[in-house]
Amino acid sequence: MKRNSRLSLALHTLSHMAGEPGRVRTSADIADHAGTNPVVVRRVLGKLREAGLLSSEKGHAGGWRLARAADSITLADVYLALDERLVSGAGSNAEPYNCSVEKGLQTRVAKVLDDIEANLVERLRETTITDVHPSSCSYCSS
Amino acid sequence: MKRNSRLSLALHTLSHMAGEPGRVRTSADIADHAGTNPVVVRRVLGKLREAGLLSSEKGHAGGWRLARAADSITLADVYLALDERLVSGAGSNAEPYNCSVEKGLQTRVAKVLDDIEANLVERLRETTITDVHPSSCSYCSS
DNA sequence: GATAAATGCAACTTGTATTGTTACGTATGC
DNA sequence: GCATACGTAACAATACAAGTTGCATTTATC
Repeated sequence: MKRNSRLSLALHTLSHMAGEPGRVRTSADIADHAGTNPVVVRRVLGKLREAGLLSSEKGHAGGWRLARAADSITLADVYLALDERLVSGAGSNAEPYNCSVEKGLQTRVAKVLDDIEANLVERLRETTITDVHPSSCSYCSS
Repeated sequence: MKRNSRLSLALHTLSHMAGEPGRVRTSADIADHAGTNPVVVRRVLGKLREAGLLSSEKGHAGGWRLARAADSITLADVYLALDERLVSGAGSNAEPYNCSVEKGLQTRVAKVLDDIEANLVERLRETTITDVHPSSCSYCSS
């Protein structure tokens, strides 16, 4: 698996859960399906749980399930839950060059990037998990 | 230096050049000022040259200079020149899960991300190097 | 022409962040 | 009590960007 697959894993799992909201899934099941490791799944889904998108239960019949209706969960919720910061911070790599150009540049560029980031979240907010879940889902109809 | 500092380095250098458009700078000078390596500078600026933003000259009195007016170079030009793809491809980590959910999900999410990416570029296009160059630049007035 | 200074480029090393793995503690239901 | 599942910490493996070195090539100057 390559880099930054957290968003991918999260959306995929949520999409599956949207199909069968009641069903409880173990991190082992999810990991097996996604071709990764249960611990990795728990790490990622743990973030979603902190954000109130999922709930988890320990013990014998434990596992993961949606904590909210799929159509109330937007891509922005997932994005923010994972602490993804695609745009902002892209050019903010500390190490101020200590030159006169730097201050104005940093400020102005940061402003533009923050603005874009906000717009990105706005747009992500327009799409829900239900929206990205295929209507003709054989997994659900089965 | 941390990750993805290419955009930062590119903008910083362009901003400096905007102050003295005629001056030729060597990769050594630029690297020294930016606290990095000449080869790294040539790598990044090479991308900008491919995009027609900078020109470079080999040989004894060679170096780098702006190939276009600073106020005609937008942040989008720089972003695209560097092959940055902040949004699109964020969740596109190959390895199709080979399940029914995947196809629709991939398609729909990709569509949303591509849309956002396009908007990002649109916004970057509204700001030029001149815009981010501080008006009170001691480097220029000296 | 010889020399010095610059880019162009390839190969390698280093550093860092993400992912993958192992191990173990804790909680829960049977 | 035991099996099963999450929670978490510690560590290893991996991927990728940045940094480094070396050398060929180009160009101005002597």
